[in-house]
Amino acid sequence: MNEAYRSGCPINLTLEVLGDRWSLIVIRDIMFGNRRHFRELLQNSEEGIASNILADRLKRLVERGLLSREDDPSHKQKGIYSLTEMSIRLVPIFAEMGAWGRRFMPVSEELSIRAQLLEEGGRPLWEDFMDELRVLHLHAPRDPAKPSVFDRLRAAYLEVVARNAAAADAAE
Amino acid sequence: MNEAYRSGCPINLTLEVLGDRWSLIVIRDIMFGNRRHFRELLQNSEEGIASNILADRLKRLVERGLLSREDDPSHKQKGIYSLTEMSIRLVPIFAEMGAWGRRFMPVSEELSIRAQLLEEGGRPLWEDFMDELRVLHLHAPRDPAKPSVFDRLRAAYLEVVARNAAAADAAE
DNA sequence: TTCAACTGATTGCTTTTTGCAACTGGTTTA
DNA sequence: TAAACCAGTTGCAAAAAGCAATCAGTTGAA
Repeated sequence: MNEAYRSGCPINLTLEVLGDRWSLIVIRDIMFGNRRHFRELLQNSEEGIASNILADRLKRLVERGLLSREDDPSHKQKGIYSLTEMSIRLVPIFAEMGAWGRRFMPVSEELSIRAQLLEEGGRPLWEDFMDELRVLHLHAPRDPAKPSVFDRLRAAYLEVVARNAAAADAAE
Repeated sequence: MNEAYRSGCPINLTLEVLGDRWSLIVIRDIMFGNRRHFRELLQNSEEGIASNILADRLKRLVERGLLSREDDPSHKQKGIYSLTEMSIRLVPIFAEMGAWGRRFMPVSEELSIRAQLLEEGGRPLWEDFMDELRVLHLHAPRDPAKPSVFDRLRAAYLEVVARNAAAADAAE
């Protein structure tokens, strides 16, 4: 019953839900990596999240409405985690955080190419991306005319990875 | 050699610096409340920060370049904390967090009026506000023609406070 | 039918961080 | 000269994070 928040300030309340070192990482991997199962999130984790922390965060994010969980019909134990409207609307925050990190922190090229595209694309691109996430996660109808932002982000990322791998080979 | 960071992802790096429950609260109070001294930050804290946590965060934020500290010439013990370019550029993140919090969390009217103005003003207003913070915190030259965004945010906040106080009086 | 690999977690343990209240040593003001 | 003010610090308990090993049910191939 102690759903007592520290204050009614919108920034504080956002921080009370997302202000820890892992919640946004989990949402980021679901959003940009399209990782939907526990194992995918655990084993592909760039930052090496521990299984108990992941389990705790998934549970908490579902409780708070930032994720939903449904059973995977192909495997009785598998759950599929999806974004909700609440977490899809975090796209602008991710974009601004990515832009800030790119400007001030020692980012790697591979892991920041998507942030760069989001920054350059601006709000119109964010809106397209959010529409696409609604299709992917909320079973919203897809507009077949629109090219996929998700695929563009993915392609740009893979291109950088391939280019760097080729450069590394050539240098050997 | 300390492999300091978990990954080179810009979102992760931003989170490693700001991803806790107090860092952004401290910066918010300096930015929007213009609180520049330890006691001001401690005693006016809406969320009730503890003195040891405040001391630790101020120290850490100065070390990481998000705040600067100088001595107050009027009092030998007083320090003046100022924003840096790095923290001034958090304005878009604060604006987006405020917008998200207003949409999805149980915010109070008083504490969200400023977030509302920032959201409605959009990026042009954010740029004006950042210019103003540079004048206030980085000793940048002031453009006397520009009306102060800081004052507008402050006035809107005080107006809501006054209106609600009057309504409370009338109800007695 | 059996068994190895895979599924989403859980357990036990240690380290780190947070939260709280009291306290410190120095400074300014009345 | 005493009270109020200043920026913190200290000691301790509780909570959270981090790590490695483990769990029991499910699946698919031999």
